Amino acid sequence: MFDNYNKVQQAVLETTLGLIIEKELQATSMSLIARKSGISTGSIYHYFESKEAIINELYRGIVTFNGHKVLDGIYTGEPLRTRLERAWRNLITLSLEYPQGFQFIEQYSFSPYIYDEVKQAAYEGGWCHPLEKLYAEAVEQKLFTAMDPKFMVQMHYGSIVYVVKSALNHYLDLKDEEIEGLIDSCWQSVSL
Amino acid sequence: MFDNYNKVQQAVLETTLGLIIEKELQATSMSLIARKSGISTGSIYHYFESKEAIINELYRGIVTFNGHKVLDGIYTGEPLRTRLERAWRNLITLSLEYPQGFQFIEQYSFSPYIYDEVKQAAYEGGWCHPLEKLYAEAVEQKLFTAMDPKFMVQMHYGSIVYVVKSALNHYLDLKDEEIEGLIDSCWQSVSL
DNA sequence: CGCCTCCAATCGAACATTCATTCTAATGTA
DNA sequence: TACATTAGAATGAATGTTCGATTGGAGGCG
Repeated sequence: MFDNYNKVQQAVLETTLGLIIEKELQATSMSLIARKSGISTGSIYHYFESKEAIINELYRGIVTFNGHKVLDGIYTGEPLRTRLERAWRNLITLSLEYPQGFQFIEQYSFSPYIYDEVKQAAYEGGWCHPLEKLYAEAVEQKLFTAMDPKFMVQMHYGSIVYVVKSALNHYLDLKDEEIEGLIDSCWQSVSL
Repeated sequence: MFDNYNKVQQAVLETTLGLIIEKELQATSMSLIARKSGISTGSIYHYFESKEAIINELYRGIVTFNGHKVLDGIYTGEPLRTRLERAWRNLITLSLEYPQGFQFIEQYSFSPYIYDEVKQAAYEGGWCHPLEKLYAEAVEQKLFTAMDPKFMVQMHYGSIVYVVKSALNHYLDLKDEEIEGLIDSCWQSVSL
């Protein structure tokens, strides 16, 4: 998941992610990160400026990773509907496959702990903006109602997030059949 | 918002809520809560067992409050559609009117800091379960597709949450027109 | 009323612990 | 030799919580 980083950084980022999901940011101390990752605090501080820097780097790394996964295969010559549904499916698959990254972004995308500049960069480099463009195309092609694409993306993203969350908490079952139903609902909700 | 509590408890809960939204749980220390609420740490510990207890009580209080607000006026003799749309509208209005409570539940409903028993009680005493029953009725009346009501509630809740979040972050405008569009989309997404 | 008693409520200094971070010494490596 | 990397003890600030002293006011009694 953190391919652009060296071994030490990878170990630290992965360990931190696991600890934060398991025990909260509050209970995730540097000494715990050090112990669990097998890297001494001295080394950690050699590669990261501070604890805040680790968390923000974690955020940046996950967003980049997710962006690539979601946008994979949506710039083909296929019909818009195929490509849009692929993006949604990518998002669902990704969230189920990397639940920790998904949960982390969920919990901290609105947290003051993440610098605004990092959030900004995440938005610009993530999948949100490209997807909005696809939605705008769909509106132009009279596939969708004349709604703000940003609005529609947030609506559909929210639907997916909550269904996936419920599935991760074992509150809902999310098998192929349900995934199809979810994607159909998204399409139907704004289709003309 | 915390009517069932005494003055001291109210001051502590309200101050804590404000601090957590503003600065994160991490940065919200007991001494800060004491200073900002004007209650000494001694008194706080006279009314609350621990910091964890405060946060969990906060959670419980907000969920109860929200439950009443959302379910207000949905047990009338009116058609199902009217009542369902009212519930959604209630939720949107509530979230915009009490953004701190909304954000708090959003951020911490999946956090390990909240005891499972409290989450459980929140679910049973909140608006989720009653709403699922309305959805089941709508399925029976052939208004909605034959989908798991739990599934649909989560889908629609997610849509609303993300649109409201975006509005609170000034990423989207959410005026009457948009609220109508959002509710229509929810309806359309699962209607037969 | 005036005085006293009593206990809940309030306070904030004190406490042990834990935290993020620094520092110096040791180690690997080229 | 020289320099980047690693280690983990040391540091001081900050944390959640406790505790003994103080206050306030309700109620009993002369």
